[in-house]
Amino acid sequence: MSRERVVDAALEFIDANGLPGLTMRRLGEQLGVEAMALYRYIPSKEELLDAVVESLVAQVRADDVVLDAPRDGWQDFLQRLAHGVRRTALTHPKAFPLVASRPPEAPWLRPPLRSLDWVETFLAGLVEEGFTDEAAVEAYRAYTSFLLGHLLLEVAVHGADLGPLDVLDDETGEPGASRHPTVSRLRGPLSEDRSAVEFEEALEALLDRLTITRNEHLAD
Amino acid sequence: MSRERVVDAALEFIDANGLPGLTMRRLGEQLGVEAMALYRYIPSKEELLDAVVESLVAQVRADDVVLDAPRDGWQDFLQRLAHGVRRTALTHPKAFPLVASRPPEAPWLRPPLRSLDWVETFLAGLVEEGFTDEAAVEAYRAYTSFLLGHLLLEVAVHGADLGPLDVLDDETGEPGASRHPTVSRLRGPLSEDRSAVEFEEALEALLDRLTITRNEHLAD
DNA sequence: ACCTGAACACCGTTCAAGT
DNA sequence: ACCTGAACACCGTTCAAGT
Repeated sequence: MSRERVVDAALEFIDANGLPGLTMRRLGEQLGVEAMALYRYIPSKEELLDAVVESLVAQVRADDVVLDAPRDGWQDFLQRLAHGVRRTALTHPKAFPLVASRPPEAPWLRPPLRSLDWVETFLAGLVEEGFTDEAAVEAYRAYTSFLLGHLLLEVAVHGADLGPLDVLDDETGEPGASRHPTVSRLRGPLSEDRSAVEFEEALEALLDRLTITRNEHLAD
Repeated sequence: MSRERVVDAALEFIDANGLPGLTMRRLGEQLGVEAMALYRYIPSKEELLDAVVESLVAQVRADDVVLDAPRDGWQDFLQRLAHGVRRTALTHPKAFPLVASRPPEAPWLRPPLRSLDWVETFLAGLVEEGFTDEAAVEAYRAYTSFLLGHLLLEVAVHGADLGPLDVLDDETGEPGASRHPTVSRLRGPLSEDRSAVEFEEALEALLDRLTITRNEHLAD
């Protein structure tokens, strides 16, 4: 038994049973131990959830595609990072929303992301690639809100935080053509999952925007 | 006592004490009644939270600036809608994340937002303004992920879901210049709150993108 | 050193009983 | 018709006691 084993088990448990299902007592059971034993390794459930988020961040860094620093330019760097985060989000759809909902490590940071390591990698990479300080900060903000928005929605599609086996009520899902005629008529296209393509397109559009602001800042 | 009074009290309670603090027993207390009495008006806590989300959506619609249908073109329509949602999000920063975390009303919808009424208003408005079905659906996706990403981060800045009075630990907030030199150096610009300007800029950029895809779809 | 049993203060929710 | 008391099955967490 170890802290790492507890955190890993927690992530597995969330993947399998959803966030609301996670309980110290049930987690203990899965590890063949009483709940009270877990407190040897983590001080509280809150800190356990923080540790799960850390473990997700570490997983992004361990991704082959992600680089610690730019190699083929900042656009390539940000592309790899975005795809790395996306891959982790899709691997752990039920745990990923934690990244957005845990209280931040550095409250003065706008926006206050959890992982300072991640922010450091991001900013240092861009500055290294010739971004001014202001352009790097602006890029950080645009990039994080883009990633968060896309991935939270995409992850919700993959059955995010419905509980364990919430029977999906197909009746309620039926539009009721009278109240929502347009939704009803567009049901075909609306139920298509185009998230991969849209992610690419939006990322491309964002990088274009960043190129412009980068050059504006350099010109000053 | 009435369902409406219970839902309103729940929203007030979340605004004041944070989402984790909301308890049937404490909510009852605030209403001068035992927790069990609430079950006359709502079937469960889960449905109470759904009702809170509905109430937030209703608040957006009641906003003076928001229109039920386009009047001065679709760009004006989407601008008003975005600002209406933002205003509600900033008025209820601790409750707003519920909008993104409740299980969806229509699971087949990609992405599966909670309020079908909202989706209907959005799509019907754009189609009325000459969007093809496909362009309207694409716009729906780009627009929702933009709004969600921006507002969740902005709302997190305004002290979203820290519990009631989590003493903010300024020490932990200190960068520790050694581990995060860039974050530390950029602390000034990073702690400035520029969310309002950035919201405008990103919204503008999105509307430009939508104009392009709209015209592409019309040309087909 | 590591785990457990019992206990405490809380949850959401049900239901018979009170007014 | 509306609320309450008591109860049930759960929580997170502490701590003395066991091995």
